[in-house]
Amino acid sequence: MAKPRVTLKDVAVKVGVHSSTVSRVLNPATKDMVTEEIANKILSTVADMGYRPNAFAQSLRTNRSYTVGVMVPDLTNPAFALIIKGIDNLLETHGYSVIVANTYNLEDKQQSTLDKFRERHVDGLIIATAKRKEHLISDCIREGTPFVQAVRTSDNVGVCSVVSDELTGGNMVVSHLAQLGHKKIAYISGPQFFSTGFERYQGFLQGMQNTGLSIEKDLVIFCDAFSKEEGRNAASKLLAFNKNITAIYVGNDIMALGVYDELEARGIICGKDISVVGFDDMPFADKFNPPLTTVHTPMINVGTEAARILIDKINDNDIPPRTIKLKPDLIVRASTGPTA
Amino acid sequence: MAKPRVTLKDVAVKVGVHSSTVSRVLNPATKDMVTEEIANKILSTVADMGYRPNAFAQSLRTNRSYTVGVMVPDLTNPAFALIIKGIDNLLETHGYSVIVANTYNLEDKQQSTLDKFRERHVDGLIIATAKRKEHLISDCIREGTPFVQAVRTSDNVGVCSVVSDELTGGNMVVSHLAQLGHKKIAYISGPQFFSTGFERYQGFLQGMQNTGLSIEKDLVIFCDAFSKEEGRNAASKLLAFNKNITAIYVGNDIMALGVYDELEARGIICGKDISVVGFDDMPFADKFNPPLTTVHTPMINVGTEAARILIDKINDNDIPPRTIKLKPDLIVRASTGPTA
DNA sequence: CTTTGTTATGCAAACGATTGCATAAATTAT
DNA sequence: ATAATTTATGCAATCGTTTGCATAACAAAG
Repeated sequence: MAKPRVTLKDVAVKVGVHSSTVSRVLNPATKDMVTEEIANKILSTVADMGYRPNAFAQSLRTNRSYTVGVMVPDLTNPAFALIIKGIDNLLETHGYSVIVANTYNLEDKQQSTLDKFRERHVDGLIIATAKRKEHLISDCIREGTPFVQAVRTSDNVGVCSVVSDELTGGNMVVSHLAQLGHKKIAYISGPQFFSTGFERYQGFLQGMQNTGLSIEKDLVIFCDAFSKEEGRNAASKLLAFNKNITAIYVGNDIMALGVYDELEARGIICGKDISVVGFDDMPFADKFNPPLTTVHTPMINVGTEAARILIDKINDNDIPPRTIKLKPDLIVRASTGPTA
Repeated sequence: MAKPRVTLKDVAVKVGVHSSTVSRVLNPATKDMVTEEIANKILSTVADMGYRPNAFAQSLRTNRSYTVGVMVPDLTNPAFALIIKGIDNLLETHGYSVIVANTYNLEDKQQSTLDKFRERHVDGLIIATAKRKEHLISDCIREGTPFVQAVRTSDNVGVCSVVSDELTGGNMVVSHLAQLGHKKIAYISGPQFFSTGFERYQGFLQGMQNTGLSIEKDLVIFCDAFSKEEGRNAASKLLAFNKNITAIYVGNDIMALGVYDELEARGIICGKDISVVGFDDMPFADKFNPPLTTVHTPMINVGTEAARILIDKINDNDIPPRTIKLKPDLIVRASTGPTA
């Protein structure tokens, strides 16, 4: 910024008071310490001169930055864009700014991001990148950094998190498929080192048990990443040695798109020959070919709830830990249909 | 952050020197002012004690925040998520952090965001929200705030910007449609107060002229927003009074999705009965039903290039203005086909 | 052996706010 | 009218750096 900035002292001099008086007027907590008449005069010259507090000076003095750091794997993934939006929407009403960083699931990127955030003295962190074993989380606990986990959680106990209720989601999917007559249900799982991958898999198992279906080991494939490529590879393996699968439940929507590709390559009609279900209900999932049956969790709410908790933790890091599991909905679309 | 932080003075005391000496060692520009032996001792205790500079104090003193503000309409829109990613990728290698704000195309949200950015003393701005007449831009020029416009530009002259070459894009689309035998080509335009809406429309006009096709006034509809709803409404109007359109060129992909909806509702087969072309090649456009023919611009490059220029402007705001128009590609998919 | 010149380090004043403490002024009680 | 109390404002230290200037130490030159 180029123009010379107006400081507290500048307005103080103009009004003929001391800068501390101006400071008090501007601070809601102390503004009624000063005579109303003077306060008004100050307020109007503040407006006249276009005074804006210097955030650095404030933060240096108060040790509060009104800044929070958000760590996501990749903000290009619509799910994470949504949670950031939720976070931002809530935090900005409280005067916080958000610094975003992509970590691409890279260990050292995570660490350097944390360092960066610390250097910038963020008041708190929202972490959407955690693995189940995550020393980053232990680090934050040890250092007393206020944080909350979103979307993904670690195995650490006593920490705050906001996630989707993956187990319930899995149950809903399986019971939907069972109702359509499916028995040979394959599962393509996301990585087990992410809580999402793990819990969704547990949800699948639980769903199968609840509906009395038997789980065949060959019909479960574990992937190393939630990517389209991994999804496609898994589908390819699955279809190579098993001819009578009627449904494939996939760990998330992006992987499901990989499954779509493989089905198309093999001339298998999705929703008719084989039903496919995803997870996340990412934007435009209703526009895919065919529209994808999937589990919807309001990601924007994951963001706002996480932000809400974080604010409480910033004000007192020792509040009892809160974990929220948002109830998901099953969105039935054309990618699932009855068995022939 | 909770733990007591290590300051310059702390390490100075431990080493037995003055804090200014430590400061000098840590600053590349001044580090050879101090004896190597002492410097090494300082460096190692800095590491030992885990000293991290206080960004506020630094910024307060140097008046540099190593922070830039990015204004986008909505980071949930994949195009903007991509440019942010590009910006972040480049800036972080230069030690900058990015503060993102959504403005939802709201005038007062834009203004308050600018205020917020100024308060936080961002070193510069990347603005992806500009209208063609944008007093925000005039404001930044007047105040001497380093900034660059991305994706959208304003009519102001002498400012830096990075955009897609919309005109060329339009030409490519029309010539592609003409080649397929289309003559009755309708155009659904985005808002004319955005450079994107305006330039793309000009591209359409130019393309029609270049291919010798005549433009019918009724076949052009102007929308108030780049939204699915507006796209659908426009398509509805278009189809209501005109039975022999064979192709619809739409101002962006999201509006094109609205057109898809309307076609489907009327039982018109997209890509066969009527061809549809979008603009942006948003993620998953290849997964739509049918896959969408559209104009691709590498949005991530828009971000990195804008960031590159911004860094130069931060270092010297009076560099000659640079405007980059990235060449787009036409991506032909199944939503366009030959006329019957 | 003084004088000049380097060089490495320390000193202290910023940067712009906040805030406990002191004090002057105004109010109330005695 | 005087003492006691409240109230409004000013003073000055502080947050953690950076940086121009002063100075001590030492080397080189006369």
